[in-house]
Amino acid sequence: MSGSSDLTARQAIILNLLKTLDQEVSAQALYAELRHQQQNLGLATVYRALKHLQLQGVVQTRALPNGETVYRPVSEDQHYLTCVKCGTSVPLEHCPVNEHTLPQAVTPRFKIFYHTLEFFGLCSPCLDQESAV
Amino acid sequence: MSGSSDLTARQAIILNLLKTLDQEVSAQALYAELRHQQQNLGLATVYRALKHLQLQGVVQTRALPNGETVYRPVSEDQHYLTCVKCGTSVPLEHCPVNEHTLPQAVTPRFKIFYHTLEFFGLCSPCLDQESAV
DNA sequence: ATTAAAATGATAATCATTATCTTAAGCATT
DNA sequence: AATGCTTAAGATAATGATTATCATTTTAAT
Repeated sequence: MSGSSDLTARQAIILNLLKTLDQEVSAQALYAELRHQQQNLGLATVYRALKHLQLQGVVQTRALPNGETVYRPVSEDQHYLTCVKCGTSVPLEHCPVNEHTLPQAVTPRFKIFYHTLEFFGLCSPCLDQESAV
Repeated sequence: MSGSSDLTARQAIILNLLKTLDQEVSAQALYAELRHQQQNLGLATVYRALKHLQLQGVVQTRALPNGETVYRPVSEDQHYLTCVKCGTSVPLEHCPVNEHTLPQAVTPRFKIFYHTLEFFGLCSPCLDQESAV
């Protein structure tokens, strides 16, 4: 029940689109998808809406190794294994963080919206490449 | 042990500099610091060395909300609270992730070098700003 | 309606990171 | 210590995501 109140029409469009997609997407991809749907929002508007939705606590982000930022609705924990070589991310089945032992106690004056937990290393194909040298 | 073997002279310089600093730094900042020390490495070399050190598993990175990536030696868990409004990061005292319950079991074919755990939300000053509207 | 404030579009500017291409080391083998 | 070969390093241009700017439109309140 976080405040997704007072969204503008475009902000609502973007939030809804994010909710229908069931994967994290970049701002550029959202922009392209909207355009593809004949809803021609400006690129700047997409970025601004995403920023605003973040401040409301309804959208969360993750930075990919390639410099892109991807967005998705704040929801159940979803975390990743990311390869430092090829940049591929694969989702984890379960969040290994024990929710109960986490936030409030540690953080008196900080309102937590979400957390990211990510493991970095070498994925299977990249491991093979390494040893095959 | 993780292989920091066969580093070139410049790669070693950069790794050592990272070790002496006791905070995460951006590639640009490293470049500036080296130049300040009369060690004029090329900017591309800094980036290449950091990439190489990542592949060795001796350096880890974290992406800041402003698009910068910061680097530090792989070491004890150090995690952050990051404000989605102003981008400020403050380190956590302890890592709330239980090491033992984590990696190996979940990840048969993935060599984990390190993990990042980050909480996003509003920091104290930004919370005040919000309510002061 | 009228006006003030906020949102939007279009596009230029920013800036970290990569790619490219040339030169310089490193290193084994004669 | 010369020869060739592979990798590293330097300099700089190119890329590309994100932000800033500014003019225009929408929204909401009076």
